[in-house]
Amino acid sequence: MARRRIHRPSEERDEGREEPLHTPLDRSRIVNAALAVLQAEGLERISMRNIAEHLGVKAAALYYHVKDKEQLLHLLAEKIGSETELPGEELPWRERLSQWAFGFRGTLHRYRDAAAIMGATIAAGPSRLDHIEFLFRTLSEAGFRDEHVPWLAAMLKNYVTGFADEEARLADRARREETNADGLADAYAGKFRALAPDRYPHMIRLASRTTAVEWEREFRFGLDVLLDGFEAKRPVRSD
Amino acid sequence: MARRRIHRPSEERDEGREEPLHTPLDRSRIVNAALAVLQAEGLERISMRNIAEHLGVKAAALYYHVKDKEQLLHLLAEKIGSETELPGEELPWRERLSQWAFGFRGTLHRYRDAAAIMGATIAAGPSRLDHIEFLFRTLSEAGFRDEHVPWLAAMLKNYVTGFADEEARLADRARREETNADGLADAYAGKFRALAPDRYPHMIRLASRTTAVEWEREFRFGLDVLLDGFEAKRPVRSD
DNA sequence: ACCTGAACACCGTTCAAGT
DNA sequence: ACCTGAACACCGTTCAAGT
Repeated sequence: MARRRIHRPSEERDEGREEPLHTPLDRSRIVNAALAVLQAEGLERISMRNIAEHLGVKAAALYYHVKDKEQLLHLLAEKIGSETELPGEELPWRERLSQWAFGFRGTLHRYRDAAAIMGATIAAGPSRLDHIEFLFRTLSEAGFRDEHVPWLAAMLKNYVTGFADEEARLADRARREETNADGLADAYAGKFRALAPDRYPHMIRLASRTTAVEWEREFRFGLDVLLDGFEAKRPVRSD
Repeated sequence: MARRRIHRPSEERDEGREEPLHTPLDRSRIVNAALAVLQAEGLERISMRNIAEHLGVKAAALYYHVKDKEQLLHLLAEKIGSETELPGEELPWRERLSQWAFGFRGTLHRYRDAAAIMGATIAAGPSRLDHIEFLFRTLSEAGFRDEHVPWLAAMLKNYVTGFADEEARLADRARREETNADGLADAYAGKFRALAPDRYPHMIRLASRTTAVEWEREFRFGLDVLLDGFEAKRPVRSD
């Protein structure tokens, strides 16, 4: 049946020249393959079998390098998280948090379904801990009470991932229904307007605004709302 | 092998007396069974095969009543969403939104992993649309600009589901590791304190506050922060 | 040390066939 | 009309066995 694979030192095929020749498996190669699968096929196609196939290996082989799928997802999240640059220390706290939010959202945007992966795993690796430390430090130095710092940090983090998650879901939907964002918006607007006018008057009135996709403006607005709320909880300081 | 099932009008077993006798399958029975599985075994155990088994039926039978698993999840979300009572019209807007948030969180708390299901499906059924209409109406009557109403509504909804989702994840973790919330908190606090002190000083200092689970106070605080932020965007009005 | 073969216990979904 | 049997194309994971 399946031809026996020879452990040859000679080359075999020239396609797929990005990997040296037959690099032996290791964690980072697996994570990279998983990342490639994520980008090309989406989260639900991330399976041990599929990743293994991309590496020219059987699924069982992965278990020699990785404990289980959950650990692999954590490694993935850690790798993704490592690609956000943290803002410098010189800016005022609001600017710093704002820049962090935009930067983190940008990172989540670079990989398909990245927000879902972040949401499904908890921060444990160094890069994700760096993010938390950054938020804690910034909030502490801004003068917020110790008690409030972890809560505020969680709010900001959840705002960004929640927002990016919604963006990703819409993008997925558009892919599946083979249309673009505007096409989806039109479809929704149609549905909204077809609702019972006596039961959903405000939804109907606001239909076009609900379905229009102005992600940039909406994200900025929400961030502003959030940081205004932060500001209100900030004890008055001399500096 | 399997004994042929006779379509008998007579009774057969008295156990499971909650269902009349051999009620024929229909959508609502399927949804109820799914809800029971959700409660007892959690989201990852919601499978067509498992639900079918709980109904004494083969998985393929479900497809006569339901298009696919996604539709079933939407029906589930709709049913769960229908169990939140919307606050009355007489209260000031901040109170109304606050009550809605607490009520919705309470509903999400009643079913295991409910927040994840809400997050994975989009609102389409009447009960979930009622929630949106409620939020739109409340915000509109409070005087917020039309443009901002859908954005603010999404923020509040995402805050609540995000929060409930985190609560559920912690509860799940505690279940898997066979401990309670305090046990988990202690475990985390230990890990945090073991971090490199020069890299994560604030995380270490705030370790106990990060891991302590004061859900009620945290939820109320975050809600307050959010509504303060809303307030700041509210045009000044005479009334 | 590193990987495969084969198995186990699962999935969602379709469809001809039975009653 | 309503359900089953059987199949298809998948999953994650384990483990003895091969090199």
